[in-house]
Amino acid sequence: MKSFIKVMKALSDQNRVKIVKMLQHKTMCVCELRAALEISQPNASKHLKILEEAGLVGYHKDGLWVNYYLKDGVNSPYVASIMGNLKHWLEDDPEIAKLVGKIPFLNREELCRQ
Amino acid sequence: MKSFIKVMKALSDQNRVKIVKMLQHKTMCVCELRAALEISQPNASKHLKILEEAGLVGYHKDGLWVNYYLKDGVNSPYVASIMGNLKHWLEDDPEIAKLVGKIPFLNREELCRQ
DNA sequence: CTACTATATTACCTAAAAAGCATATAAGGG
DNA sequence: CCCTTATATGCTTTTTAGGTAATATAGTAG
Repeated sequence: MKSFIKVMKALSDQNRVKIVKMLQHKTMCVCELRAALEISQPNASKHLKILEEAGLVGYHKDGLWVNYYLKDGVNSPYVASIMGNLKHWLEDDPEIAKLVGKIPFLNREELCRQ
Repeated sequence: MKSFIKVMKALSDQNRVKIVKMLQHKTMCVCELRAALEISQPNASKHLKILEEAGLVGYHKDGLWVNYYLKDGVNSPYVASIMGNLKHWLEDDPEIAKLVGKIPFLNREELCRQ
């Protein structure tokens, strides 16, 4: 039951749901995510950690950047199912749509001079 | 997004998940649920209200008793999908199995003399 | 009406989660 | 080595959630 509740908790926060919805479009680094969400860098890092511990996201390091991506949930039926559903869920949400619209204009090199 | 998060929050608590799993077997009143979970009556009422507001359960009054049942989620894709999955999820969880095993022995008339 | 009982609500306390700020770590370039 | 930069971690404050006890409500019986 613990792992199920971890997934539910991870998705009980607006910013974390937004992160998931953005990562559906593109692998993104912390500074891109924090810029899009307009939250602080430590705050973004913490949310990503919670998502990671729930098995929803993973990351690859690329020099100084840490690129986060969505996991498919091969090792968790909860993750697999919810992530599958989340591909179409919330597509019409205005806040999500606005964020997703921003993605093409996020420029990592520009954004990350904090 | 709010209704999605409400569903996730409702399922982010052990006792509420247990209530859902018990209601899969039988419509139950508050005193049966609180006895099975070994929690206080107001606590059980509160959890049921959160589940109800998320659209996961409904109730019918029967005299003094209030019988709670699971909703199928016809008005919410999130509820419909998660409730469908929860029919098989957590079936092997030891805590859930123990609770479900108790259900046949819960006697409303006996239990409710608080 | 009164008395009783199952449930709901309220107020309060504690514990957990979220956010902010400062600092540490890790990776790269000089 | 030092300096810079992207990210992570710690610590503190604020907010939110869970629990309990007392009380209120609603339904039933007499």
